[in-house]
Amino acid sequence: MYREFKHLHLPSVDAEIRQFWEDERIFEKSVEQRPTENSFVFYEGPPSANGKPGIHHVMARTVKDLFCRYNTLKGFRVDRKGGWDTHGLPIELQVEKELGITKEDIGKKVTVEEYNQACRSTVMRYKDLWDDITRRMGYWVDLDDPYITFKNEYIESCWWVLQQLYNKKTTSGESFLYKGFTIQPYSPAAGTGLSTHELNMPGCYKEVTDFSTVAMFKVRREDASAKFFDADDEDLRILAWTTTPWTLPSNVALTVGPNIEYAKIKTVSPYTGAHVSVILAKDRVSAYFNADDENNVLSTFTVGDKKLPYSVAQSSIKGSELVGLRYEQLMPTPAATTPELEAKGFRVISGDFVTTEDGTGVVHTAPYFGADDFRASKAAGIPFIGIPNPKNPELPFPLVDKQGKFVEEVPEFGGRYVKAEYYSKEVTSDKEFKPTDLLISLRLKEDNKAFKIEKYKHNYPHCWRTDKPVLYYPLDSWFIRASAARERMSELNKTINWKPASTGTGRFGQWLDNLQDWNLSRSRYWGVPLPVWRTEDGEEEVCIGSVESLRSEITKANTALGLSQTLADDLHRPYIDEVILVSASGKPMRRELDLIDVWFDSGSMPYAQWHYPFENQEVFKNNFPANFIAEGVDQTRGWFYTLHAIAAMVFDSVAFKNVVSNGLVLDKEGNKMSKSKGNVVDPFETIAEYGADATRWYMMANANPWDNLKFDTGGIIEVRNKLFGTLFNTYNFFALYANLDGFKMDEFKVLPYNNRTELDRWIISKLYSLVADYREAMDDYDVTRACRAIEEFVDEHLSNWFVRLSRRRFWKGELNDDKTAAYQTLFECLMVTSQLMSSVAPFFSDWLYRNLTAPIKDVAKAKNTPLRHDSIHLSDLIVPDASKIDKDLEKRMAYAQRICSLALSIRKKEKLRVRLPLQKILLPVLDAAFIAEVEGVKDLILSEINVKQIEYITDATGLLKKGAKANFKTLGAKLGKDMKDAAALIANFSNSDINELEQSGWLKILIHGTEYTITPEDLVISTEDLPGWKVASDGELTVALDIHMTPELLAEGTARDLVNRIQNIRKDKDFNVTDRVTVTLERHNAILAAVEQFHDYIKAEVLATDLVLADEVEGEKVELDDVVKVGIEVSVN
RNA sequence: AGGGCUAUAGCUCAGUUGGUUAGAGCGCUACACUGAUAAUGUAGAGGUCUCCAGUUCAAAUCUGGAUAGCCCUACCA
Repeated sequence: MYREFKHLHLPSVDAEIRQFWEDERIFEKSVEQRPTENSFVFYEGPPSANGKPGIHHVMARTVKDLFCRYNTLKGFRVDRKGGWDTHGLPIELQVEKELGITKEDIGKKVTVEEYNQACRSTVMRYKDLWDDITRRMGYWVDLDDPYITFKNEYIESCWWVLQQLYNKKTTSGESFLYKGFTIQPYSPAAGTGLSTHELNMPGCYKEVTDFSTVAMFKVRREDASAKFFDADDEDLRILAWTTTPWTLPSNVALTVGPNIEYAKIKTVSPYTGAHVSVILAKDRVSAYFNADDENNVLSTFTVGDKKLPYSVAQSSIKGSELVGLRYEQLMPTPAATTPELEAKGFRVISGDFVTTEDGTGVVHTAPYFGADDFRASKAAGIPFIGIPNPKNPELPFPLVDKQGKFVEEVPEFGGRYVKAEYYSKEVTSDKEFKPTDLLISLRLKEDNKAFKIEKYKHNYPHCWRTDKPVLYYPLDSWFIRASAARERMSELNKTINWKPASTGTGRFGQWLDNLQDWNLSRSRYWGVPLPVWRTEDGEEEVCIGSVESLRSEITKANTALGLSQTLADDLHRPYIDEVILVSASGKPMRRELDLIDVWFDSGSMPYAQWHYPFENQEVFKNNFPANFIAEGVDQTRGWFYTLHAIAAMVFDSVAFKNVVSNGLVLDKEGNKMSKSKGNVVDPFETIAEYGADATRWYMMANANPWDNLKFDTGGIIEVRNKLFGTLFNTYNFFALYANLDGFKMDEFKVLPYNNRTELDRWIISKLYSLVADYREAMDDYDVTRACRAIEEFVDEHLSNWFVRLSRRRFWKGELNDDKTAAYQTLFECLMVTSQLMSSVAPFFSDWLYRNLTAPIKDVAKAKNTPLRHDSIHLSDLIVPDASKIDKDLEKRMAYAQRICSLALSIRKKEKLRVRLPLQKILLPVLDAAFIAEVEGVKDLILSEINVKQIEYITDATGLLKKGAKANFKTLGAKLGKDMKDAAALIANFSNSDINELEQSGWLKILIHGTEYTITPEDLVISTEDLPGWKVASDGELTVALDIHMTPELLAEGTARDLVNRIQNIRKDKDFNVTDRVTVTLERHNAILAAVEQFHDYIKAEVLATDLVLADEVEGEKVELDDVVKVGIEVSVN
């Protein structure tokens, strides 16, 4: 017996199947049964278990899961090792919050040991919740043996990868892992550098008002600059704008755009009235001068005047001409001045980042305090400015210290905080208080070095913890020389199949094209320690690539330095920091205190998850690179990048061949989900309410996964009702009648398709067309297309055409061949559908499969047939079978559907109910094949629309009125401008015009004096009307309905009405479908003819043994139509 | 600020290489149909395809620009 159900409750289906999977180890079996050498490699991007899973995780993991399942069905072995991301700032921040400490307290209030212990116990806090959601959503991933990034083995593999990079050299002999410094966001108030992540925390970028200053840099008169001077004593200045006047003492260069045009303007200094000539970008002149004042006499100016008289002295100086000009240092700090700086610095250099959107088109350049400045001056070979560093003359100490104060050596401003915000409130609330930026500006003004001082509003980053502005400051860092592999990475990227493609070419591709070195250092505590040990002078260093070599280095050091160190069980800080190694020359070496970027952890997972190369070399070989990965699009610069970068640099390979980046899950209105807005969707609740499958299906089918999803439970309900509800009903229908007939699928007695009806062969053809479409879409990682194809098949074709039209076959008569064919056809459709949908809807599909196969499972197992598998997820994906696809048949059926639809619309218009039979429909013949095609599906049409016969109308009858429309595609090319008029002409063609064209094969038309020859292909001809008939048309097909009524037809209609009413009564009274009944009808004039002529028909339809007429009937009166009410009584025998 | 993505009916989305009257589902209205249905059928209402300009005989579709939303990257002085 097939199981029958009252209602569909998807969460119960989930529970039943989940239990079955766990009891029978279905996931494990699905992997193990496939051969290791035929692997489809999937990498799990590790989630962090220190936060609760959200609905967006269901989205991302559905994408991962379904392609893994799909490829399992295709016969691949898809090992799915789970993983946990356990390091990183979010974890540290959470711990700090819970311990009530800040980073500064680490090592003071709590030891590093305690701190890291706290991190370790926090990272897996929500593991149980994660495991639970994983099971509930049906995400198959190996959670028993996941990789965990804090484990020693994992760290060791990371070290190995780092050592590979350390040992790898560029063509110019530079290591891929190096120590340098960069200009990084730094919070003097917190005393710490800030990560990009911290800078991107909400609210970090704030609109602030700073003093902006246009400073005047005095050009030296030399041979090179002579051409810009009109006179020897001319005071020539370059104008440069800054929003950070505190960086002016650190100025070493001015950057101009090589292709920007500059102008030299003769004017006066607004604050002193002194005559000066200034150079600035031509496009910016109007920002500082008013055209009305041009050529006014300079001597008319008095200080305080708003209007600046000026005249243009030179108007098209290319930026490149200015390069090399030397100028006098603006604000000298004698202690920082060196001969080298004097020789090489204080020059105009060139930079392509310069724009003329604001400022003067000249960028004041202070390399220690700006990333662009740093790059530009480095490229120009300009030394840094600062207090001499005896250890490293090339890297003097900045003029601003780590507290954010000018060093004492800076004249006038030494000891002052550079930003007002760094002072305490008491200081700043003093009325006399002036921010340093303002004081500097005033100083410049007084010294005739300022051109304009004003307030300026802009976005500036702030430290999330102290809320004070961030400085850009030179900090030591370890880098991976990613820029050296830029081209190779870009090349490899082109071989990756990105979904959507634009992420690969755009977002990711452009990122690669502008790749900078990867700053690896993090001044944190809980993470993978950088395995580099250095001597104090930095002269010697070693990069450790394995625990074993670390051990032997320790032994070496113990001997050389007389120590007795052992390696702790934990490779984290603080233990690792205590390890002292010995250099080749016998000096002690200490570990560089940095941790590495957590993204390096996760980017190393292809190797580290297997503890490669220390173990599992074979396994790794079979599992690299990945065939498929998937994560949110926000990972583009994160995991996608680090995977790619490491694989490219260390293995000269891609890390993944196909990648799906899914979009965000937003709330119903399109807002980002956030706790503060209270619009977060709880995945547990959603799945408990609607089931995992409906949720998963909705997320995949509603929109492409890479688009953002506006999450609306209404959409899940729609999926549940339309897809799962329909499929459930179809199954239930099958089970109900199969049980009544005692039908069981028999794989050894499958009726040949040739012997089945047109309708059977049609749905089989549709089914195998679906198989082909589905596989094509899935192979292209286009799950949305695949889902929509299934939806259409189930709803449109299977349920609302095949089953609807086949109902009689199932409940009429004995189990004969036709009935068996109907069962087998429906069975096959359900079976294949179950398999196709199993990737996205793993629970329901398995439930359906198991219900369908339960009655024959023992036989199937004994005889080893395709249905022997306990689970759909253990089966082999159905292969496309072109022999089962009959496109002509599909076309015929499409005709039938359209003809029925048109006929029904006429009935509707004429208020002729479908139970009332009509004599005939008339069909104008479209082409030679048309009659044969329609004849093939004639019976279906006649029964569906309850009409006795079809009559074909050809031209010869003269009844047709034809219409013609221009075929714009073919005619447009020929006619060009005359197209519009031609279309109008053709629309007015008469029957005879059209007939002439059809018969002779061509016709001449004249438009604006030009004659064109048109052929039948240039027209779309349709039959528009059959004058005198009730007609409906969809543009191509036309249907006319004969609505003449005869007594016979009326009686038959009434008989069918009676059958319907009696069936309703049966249903109301909850009779079994097989119950035999006695029917008593009230003797009423309206039904006499029907009962007389269709006595047997009625009896057969309603399973009545007796049908009698009586004057009085006990049952209630039933409405037959608006007027007639008849008493009907139905009783079980 | 830069880069990327998106913009089509009240809602969620289709719309192939430019080509006839821009489609579907949901929702709404009315009427049917039902011996599987949480269904279904028919009809109706609902669109300046975000805006502007250009290319073209012809633009939702191609080009340029603008606007809005989102993501990423950001001290562009």
